[in-house]
Amino acid sequence: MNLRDLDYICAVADTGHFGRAADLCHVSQPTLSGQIKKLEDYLDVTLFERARSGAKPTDVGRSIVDIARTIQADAKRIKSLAETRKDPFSGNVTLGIIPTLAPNVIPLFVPKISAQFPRLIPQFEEDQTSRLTQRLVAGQLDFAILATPPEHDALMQIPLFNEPFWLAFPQNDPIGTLQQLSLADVDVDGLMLLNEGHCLRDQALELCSTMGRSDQGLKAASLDTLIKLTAATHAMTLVPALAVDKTNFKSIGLAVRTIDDPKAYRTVSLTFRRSLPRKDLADGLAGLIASNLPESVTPLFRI
Amino acid sequence: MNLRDLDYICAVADTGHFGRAADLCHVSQPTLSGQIKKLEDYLDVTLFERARSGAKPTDVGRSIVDIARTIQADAKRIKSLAETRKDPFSGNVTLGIIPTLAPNVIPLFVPKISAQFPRLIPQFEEDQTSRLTQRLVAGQLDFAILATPPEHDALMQIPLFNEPFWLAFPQNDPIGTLQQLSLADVDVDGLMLLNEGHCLRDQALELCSTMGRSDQGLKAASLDTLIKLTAATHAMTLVPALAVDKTNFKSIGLAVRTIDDPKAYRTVSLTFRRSLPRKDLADGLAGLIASNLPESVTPLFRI
DNA sequence: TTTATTTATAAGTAAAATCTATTGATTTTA
DNA sequence: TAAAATCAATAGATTTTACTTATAAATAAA
Repeated sequence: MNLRDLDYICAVADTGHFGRAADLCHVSQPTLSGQIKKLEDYLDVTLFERARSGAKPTDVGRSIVDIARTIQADAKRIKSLAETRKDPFSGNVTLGIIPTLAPNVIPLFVPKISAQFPRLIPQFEEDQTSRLTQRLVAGQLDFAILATPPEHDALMQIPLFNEPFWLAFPQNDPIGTLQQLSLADVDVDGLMLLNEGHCLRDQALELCSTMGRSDQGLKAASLDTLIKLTAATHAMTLVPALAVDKTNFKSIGLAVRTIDDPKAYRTVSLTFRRSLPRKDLADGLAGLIASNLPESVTPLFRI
Repeated sequence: MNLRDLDYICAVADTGHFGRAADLCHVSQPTLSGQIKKLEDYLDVTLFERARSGAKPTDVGRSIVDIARTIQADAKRIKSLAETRKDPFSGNVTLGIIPTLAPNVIPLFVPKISAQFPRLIPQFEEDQTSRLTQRLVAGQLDFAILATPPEHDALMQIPLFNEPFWLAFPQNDPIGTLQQLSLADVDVDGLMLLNEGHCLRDQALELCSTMGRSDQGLKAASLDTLIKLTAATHAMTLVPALAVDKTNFKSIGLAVRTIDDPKAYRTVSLTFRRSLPRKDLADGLAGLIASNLPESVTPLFRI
């Protein structure tokens, strides 16, 4: 059985005529007759009653033609679905974002998505780097916005921007009066940090070159908690630029300032499988995000 | 696009693996790969994301595989429908019967149909010969039980039985005392007849060799009316054997007797198009009817 | 009967699907 | 780190299938 054969029998049912059906299908009459005969042999059933006046479907023939029509309709649906979705900027796309970026990055570009990619249906997941990486590799996620290099050979990245770290400290702390602020000026052991698992924690520790510090202090489960806990305990912490909200910080007794150390930033990238077929979508998303960044970060992607 | 290609993509979606999918489809891996690639080219869409860990359907691919599965299911339905209906004794069959036979013939064999042909779904139509013939030729009817030879070259018949004519007359009429009854004994002009259109009328007239008789008397629209009208007007009429119900006739003042004239019968046949594919069903129906006849008629069909 | 119409058959040709063998890339194992 | 294994893609040859034109057979209409 063959989709073309189904065309043939539908055409015969429509025209009641082998010759006209052949015209309709743009084949010769013997071709159509032969294929229908073959189908009848395969099904071991007579589909049409042939008479001088034309061809009429038999009882079984009628039922089979009915099914054939629904198959044809479905085949057309496949074609038209492919037609509307061959555009890589359409359909579902799943995008994971790490928690220290999500609340500040998603609002930057999500409102623009529907304008630029109206047929795209994005779905967001917020999780820590390791789980997002795992889900990317497993194919359960199309993209992830991460602040670390890919931890898997199957993944590749498009760098989006460098996000500087700011130091948040009690408003009256003398560190606010320094002319220049280097990381060396910061009391590393007094820094408030996030829980294990957050890449921001590792980045802060690495910046301060104190990966092995004794770690028995308070730890925050989220960036929001981190900031409020820092304020409440009159401690200090490193805050990624996009999370800096001066007005809010001031109201809880925190001051912020940039760090003049040139390496005090993290690189945020769009991460995805090398094998992903929608590379154009990767570029498109990167461009969309990069072109909607505030001045506090350094864009790395040019459209 | 091809039904086989749809098998291939469903197999890949099921196994997540081109090689195993090829095994499942009993083709070589290059064949399956090539056909899927061709389908992707045709649809201008990537259906699967290939990686060493296996093949995962893309977003569009998933949607298309879903449709492909419904198409496969429908294709299977065609096959199984043909399987269950390749038996000619199954499915719908339309059977026309003339009004002077219907009420007496249908009850003879209909109760037996479901026992002998349990998958047959018969539908009956009662109409006069000309309309039934017309609908037979047009393919709107599969069979007709007629009492006349086919009036169309496209039709053929299986004779079922000879149905003698009986004379119905007033109980006290002297014709009842005759030793032998010939048609010549009957007062032709006094015979009660059916309306034009009923073959029974023509048969009666032809038997009496009086097709040209002046025709201004009463005419009955149905056999039932004919009998009752005959009784009420103390007239005579010819009644086909299957319609003779002596008890009933007696109660309305009519007597009946057979006619010794050897030609006083009509031949009832199963009529159908020469091109009808279900010739076996014709024989089956003829056999079913012929084997359930009362002794008042002469069977013509031997199974 | 002749003519026209319709489906079936025949023989040759073109297209396609398929196979085996191999390559290239990547992952696993030693 | 190198060798082996795995997996999909490619190449070339072969078989199968579908298609064409030409013609026959059957039947209805003139």
